[in-house]
Amino acid sequence: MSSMKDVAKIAGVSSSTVSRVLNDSMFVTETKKKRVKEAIAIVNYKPNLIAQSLRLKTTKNIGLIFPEISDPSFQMVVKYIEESASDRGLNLIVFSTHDDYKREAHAIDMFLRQKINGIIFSRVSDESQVRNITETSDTPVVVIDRVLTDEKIPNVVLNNYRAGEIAAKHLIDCGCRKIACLTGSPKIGLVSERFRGFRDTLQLNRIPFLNNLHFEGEFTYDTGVVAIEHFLKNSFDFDGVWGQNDQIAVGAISTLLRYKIRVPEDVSVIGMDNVSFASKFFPSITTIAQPYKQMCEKAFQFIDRISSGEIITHYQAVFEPFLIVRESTTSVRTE
Amino acid sequence: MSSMKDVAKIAGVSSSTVSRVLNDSMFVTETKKKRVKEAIAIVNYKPNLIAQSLRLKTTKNIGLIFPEISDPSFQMVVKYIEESASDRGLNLIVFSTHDDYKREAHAIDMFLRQKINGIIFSRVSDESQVRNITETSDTPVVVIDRVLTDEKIPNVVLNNYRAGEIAAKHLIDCGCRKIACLTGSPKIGLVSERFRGFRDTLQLNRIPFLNNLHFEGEFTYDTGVVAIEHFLKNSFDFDGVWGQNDQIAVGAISTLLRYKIRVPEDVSVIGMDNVSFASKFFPSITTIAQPYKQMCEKAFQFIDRISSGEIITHYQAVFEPFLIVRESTTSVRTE
DNA sequence: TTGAAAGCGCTAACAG
DNA sequence: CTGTTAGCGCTTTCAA
Repeated sequence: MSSMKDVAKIAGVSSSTVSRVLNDSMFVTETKKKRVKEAIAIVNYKPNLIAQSLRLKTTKNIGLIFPEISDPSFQMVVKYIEESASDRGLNLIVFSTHDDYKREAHAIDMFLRQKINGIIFSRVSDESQVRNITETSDTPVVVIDRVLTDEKIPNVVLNNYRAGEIAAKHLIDCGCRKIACLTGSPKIGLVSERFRGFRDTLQLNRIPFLNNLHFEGEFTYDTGVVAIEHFLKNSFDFDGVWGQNDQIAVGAISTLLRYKIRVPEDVSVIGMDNVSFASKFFPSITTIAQPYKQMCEKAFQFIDRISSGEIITHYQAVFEPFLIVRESTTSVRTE
Repeated sequence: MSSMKDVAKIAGVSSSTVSRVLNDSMFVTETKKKRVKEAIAIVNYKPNLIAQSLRLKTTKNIGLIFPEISDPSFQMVVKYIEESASDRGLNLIVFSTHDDYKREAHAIDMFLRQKINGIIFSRVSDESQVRNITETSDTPVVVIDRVLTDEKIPNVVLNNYRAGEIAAKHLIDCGCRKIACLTGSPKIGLVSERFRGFRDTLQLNRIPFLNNLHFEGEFTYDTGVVAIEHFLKNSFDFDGVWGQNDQIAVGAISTLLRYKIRVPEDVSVIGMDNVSFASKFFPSITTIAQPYKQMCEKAFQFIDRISSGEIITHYQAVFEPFLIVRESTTSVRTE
C-alpha cells in the first residue's frame, strides 16, 4: 500500500501539501493540486486510517454492546444502529456479551483502547461497567433500551409503563376479562414497569387481576410455552394473554394452538416489540411496537452532540410505544 | 488515558522496558518487572491499540460484509462469525451492503484502509469487488455461502445440489407426488444448484416435475405467499412444497393455512436453512439445515492460515446439508 | 539486561 | 502558499 510519501515524491511536493489537498484544509495552488491528484490516482493512494486515528486521537468507528444477537429485538437494534452508523460514514463494531459481565468489561476495554468514537449499550444490567467508563474516559456513551439509576448517562428509553397500559387496554377492548401476563425476568427493570402499567390499567377498568395468571419467566419462546402449559395443567381460566415480548407471545400462541385452543377466538394474545416475524406468524401477532429506528437515531444524535463538545443537560429521551393490531387479537367480540 | 511514558517515568525505567514487560518479549530483571507492573496498576495503564496497529501494521479487527441483516439466514452467519471472532479475541466490524455495490466497495475500502486482519464476505454477487482486493492487497479474504467463478479465493460453501436432493427425497418419502418448488432469485447461482438437485431426484424416482409448479421469486416471505396464491388461483394441484429457504416456506405455510389448507395433512412443506423461527412456527417447519457454525469457523481457519503465511492450495471447503424433520411434513402418509 | 533512537503514516504548528 | 519539523504511542533494532 502506498503512503503519502510516495504521492509526494511523484507529485514533487512535500507530504504536508498532499495532506492539505486531501483535506482541503488550506489553499493550494491549482497546478500543485492537480499534480497531487494525478499522483494519487497513479499509485491508487488511500489514506491510512490507523495513522490518521493515532494522530487525531479519534476514529471512524463506533461500538455497539448488547447481550445476544440471537434475540430478535436486538437484531432490530443492530439493524437500525448499523443504518445510522452507515449514514454517518462510521464503522460499526459489534460485541455480543451473552449476559456475561466479563465479556462486557472486555468489550469496553477494547473499545476504549481503540479510541472508539462512541459506545452504545443495549440493555445492560445494573452491575454493568458503564459508569466506570464515563468516569475514567471521555468517550461518549449512550445507553439504549434500559434506564439506569444513575441519570448522568445519556439514555434513550421506551415508556414501558405506557406499553403495559396499551396492552391491557387493547385486551379489555377485545372483551377479555380473565387476562394473563407473561413477563421477562423480574431482574430487568423494564419488566416491572410494563407490568405496573398493565395491572394499573386493569384495576382502573375494574377488571380483577389474578396473581395466578402472572407468570414470571424470561424474554424467550420457552417462557410462553411453559406458562401456557402451566395454566392449562392447573386449569386456570383465561381469555387474554400479554406476552411482554413477541417471543413469549409466539411460544404462547403455538402452545395454545397445539392444545386446540383457537387464537383469537378462544384466547386473544398480544405481544411486544413488533419483531420481524410478528407479521409473518399465523395468526399474525398483534403487538406493541417500539420506534426502534427513531430510538437508534436518537442514540447517535447524543453521540454526535457529545462529540462536538456539547454538554448534555437532559440525559433521558423517552419514546412512546404504539399498538399494531393483527390477527392474534379480536375486537369483534361483544361484551 | 495514560501512556507508556507515564508508566516508564513512575517505574523509573525506559519505555522500551515497559514494552518488554507487557509483551514479555525479553528477559527483564524481576525487580524492574515488578516496578513496572506496579506502575501500570497505579495509572491504570492500557496499551493503545491504534499505536500498536500503526507500528505492527496489523489489527485485532476482522470485517464481515453481507447483504442484509434483516435476513434471518445472515443473522445466523453474523451470530456465528461473532462467536468465532470473539474466541480469537478479535473485534468484528459489520457492514450491511443492502445489495448495493457502491456500499460494498466502500466497505472494502474502509477495511483496507484500516489494515483489517481479514475480510469475510457473505453472498457476494458476481459484480463484486472481491477479486480486486485479492489482487491489490495482502489482506486475507474468505467468501462464505456463495461460490465465485474465480476459484482463487478461499471460500466455504454448502453442497447446494445435495440440499435439493434431500428436499425432494424427503417429500417423496412423505408420499407427495405433485411437488412444487419455490426458489430464490435465479440470478443467484446456488438457486439453480439447489433446483437441479431437486429436479434430478424427482426424475430419478419417476415423479414428474411440472413446470407450472416451479415458481421463481426471491428469498422472502412474500415469495411464499405470492407463489401459493398463484397456484391456488390457477387451480394447480400440489401436495408438497419446497421453499428454498425458511422464509419462503413460512410464507407458503401461512398462506395455505389462511386458505384452510392443512399443513401437513393436505400439503407437506419443507424449508431450508433452519433459521431460528423454523422450530417456533406452528406447525414447526421441517427444514434442511446448513452447518453454519462449522462453516463460519472454517472461514476463520482460512484467515488464520493465510495470516500465518500459509499458501492456500485448496480453495474450497464444502459442507453437507442435513435434514431436520418437524411438523410441517408428514411421513405417515400411505402411498 | 537495558536505554536511546528510529520510524510506522499522518497532521499541524511554525517559519519562510 | 508551501516545506520543515515535531510528535501521536508504540515496538524494535542497535549499542552499551
